[in-house]
Amino acid sequence: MDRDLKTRLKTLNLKVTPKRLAILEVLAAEPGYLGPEEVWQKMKKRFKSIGLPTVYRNLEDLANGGVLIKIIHPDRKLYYYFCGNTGHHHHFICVSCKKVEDLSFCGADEIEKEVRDSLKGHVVSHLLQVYGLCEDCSLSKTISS
Amino acid sequence: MDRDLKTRLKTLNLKVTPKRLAILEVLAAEPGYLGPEEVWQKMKKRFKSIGLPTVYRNLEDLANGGVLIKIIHPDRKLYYYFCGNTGHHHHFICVSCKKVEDLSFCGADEIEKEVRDSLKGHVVSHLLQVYGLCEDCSLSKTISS
DNA sequence: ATAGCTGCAAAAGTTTTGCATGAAA
DNA sequence: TTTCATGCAAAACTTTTGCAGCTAT
Repeated sequence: MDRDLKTRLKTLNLKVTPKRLAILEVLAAEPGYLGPEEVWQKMKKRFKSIGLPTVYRNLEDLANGGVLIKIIHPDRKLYYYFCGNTGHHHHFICVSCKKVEDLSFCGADEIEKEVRDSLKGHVVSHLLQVYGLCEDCSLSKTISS
Repeated sequence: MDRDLKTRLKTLNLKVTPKRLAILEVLAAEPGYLGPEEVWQKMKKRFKSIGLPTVYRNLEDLANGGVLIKIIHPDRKLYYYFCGNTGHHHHFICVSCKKVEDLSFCGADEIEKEVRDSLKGHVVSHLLQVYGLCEDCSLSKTISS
């Protein structure tokens, strides 16, 4: 697995530094998404000295390389999560536990059709994010309320 | 129409001040969305003195009252648009001229079905934003490239 | 050797808060 | 008159940048 991560970094022409690899490992091991601050906290447990800007820069580079996906949360902060080899898809984000799950629904075809037919424009990209309660959080909400 | 806006403010237990009303009027007259800074610029043409915090506070209050809808743009800034009597819908945003157009496509039903059936969770809200080139910008891009 | 990383400190930019004054109900 | 709104200045926060020194290749 380390092997794979290193390979992915090399493919992107990013040097394999211990910190960069560690940032990637942390996110690869995370079921949901993390913000720069959270990643930094985890890094500080492993490296005696690591700067927050390093975390920001790496997250950005990794997201640009497609290894991570960057999402815009309604709190206006940045969050990133590890992107396996999955292609374009969208996410369900649990507003309670922050877990992220993949959705197969996309809607690209219908969107493209509407933009083409009624607006006479064309689509460059689209963003779909679904917020809700995951199974576990649905259950606990039901019990406690 | 002023009548309606005033009524909406009263319903929300918000006092009808000239500035609050003007902020609402500006957004009601806007086809797309505006950020606090843009709203402030427009306000400064109508009031000799108005503070940016006033704009922020009003936009927030109006959004909490459901008169405006607040969106988080990928640039991480806040934007608001007037929520007339149009129901839930999404937007096409021209990446070149920033024009916003309404989309009829939504996908809520399919999303809800997928979240219910495969994730066993439930949807609270969803965000769909489509970026592309509008008709006018498509044409000029075609000519110049 | 050289291109690319990192740390530190400082900057940038948006959004929020405190508080005294003024306006609406 | 009592509650809410506003202006101003300053704070709070997240994210970005500059630059000198260090590391991977």
